[in-house]
Amino acid sequence: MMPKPSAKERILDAYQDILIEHGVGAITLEAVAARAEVSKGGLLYHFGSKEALLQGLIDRVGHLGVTDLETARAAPEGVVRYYLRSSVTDVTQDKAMHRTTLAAMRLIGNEDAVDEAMRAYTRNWHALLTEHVGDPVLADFVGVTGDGLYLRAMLGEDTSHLLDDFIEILARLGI
Amino acid sequence: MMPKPSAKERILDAYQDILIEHGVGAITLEAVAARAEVSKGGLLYHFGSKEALLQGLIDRVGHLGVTDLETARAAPEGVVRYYLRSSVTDVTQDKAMHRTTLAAMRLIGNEDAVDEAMRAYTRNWHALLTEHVGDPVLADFVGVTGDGLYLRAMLGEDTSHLLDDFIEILARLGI
DNA sequence: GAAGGTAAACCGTCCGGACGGTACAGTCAA
DNA sequence: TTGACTGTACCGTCCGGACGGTTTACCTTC
Repeated sequence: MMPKPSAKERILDAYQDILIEHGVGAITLEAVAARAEVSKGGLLYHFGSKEALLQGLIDRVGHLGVTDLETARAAPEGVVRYYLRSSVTDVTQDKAMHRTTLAAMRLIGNEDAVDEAMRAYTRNWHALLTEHVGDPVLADFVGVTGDGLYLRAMLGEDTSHLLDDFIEILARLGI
Repeated sequence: MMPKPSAKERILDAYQDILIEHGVGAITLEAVAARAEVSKGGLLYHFGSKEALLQGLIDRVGHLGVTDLETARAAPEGVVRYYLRSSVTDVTQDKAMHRTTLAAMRLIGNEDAVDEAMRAYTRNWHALLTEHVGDPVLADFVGVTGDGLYLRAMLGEDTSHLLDDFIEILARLGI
């Protein structure tokens, strides 16, 4: 049994869930509070404003992003495969970073801070991918492929069936 | 000199512009009307509700999408190159379809109708790409690459410098 | 170990402002 | 005269945020 996460985590989870399932338009303090099973007052105790809630998500992107890169670096399957695998959505996809990224993407264009956080995320991946494929242009290519898979995920598609084929195609390029 | 477009077109343009520059949160009837240099009453004369405005954008995605595919089919540079070129954003990018797509992407996850319109768009491209590269999996690969470029564009990046390199990489795959 | 204190965690209500939409009277070019 | 608007005034609803409680957990001090 997973212990019930702290209220603060639950609130952030709820924020993400609503973003992914219903989009920015559905984000209200009350909706988030209800989903997190906390009162509106309780929510505002942890996050003093809607803006603070957003900042909470950005921070989470930052923290999870760092640990995700560390995991990737040590992944036995290899950095590229790890990258693509974490970019696809399948029916049972509930990896923390994947959901957080998906949620953050729903906010692209609404808040400059989110855009910047996502750009930082892609920059970090680009650096790591460059290390592992040798060439910065190829690294961009792989990076963009992963981004494309994320965009498909945003559209609600299950992209897991493409994973192995894509890896095989990249192998043909010597990656 | 470009003649001033009709009010209805200007309203839709304004809707797109605000979406691209400031995101969904900035979309209000008054903001769109002001940008289109039309009164709020005038806006509601053409689009009876905010929902109708959204539908107007979806219709535009549909119409432009059809003509875009036709143009692609006849493009001397080839379908794949045309596809990738229309996926990148450069400083002077003002192609109608590109801006419309970028605007629509800002609405992904908020309205099912938008998601469906975008999925239809990617499906149509997939069919055309399959015709031209021979293999549906490779077509998916090219399609996803273009989507990735669009995601970068959403983040405000200029992706035009990647175009030639990406085309060269795809050429190595026999595309 | 009971009583008292305190601070963090949380609840429920209320208010003001913003926004979508309505209504309508007037303007003006074709 | 009709269609394409402008401008203003207005209504109802929703939402962010403030605020004043209340409960719980954990000390102290007698």
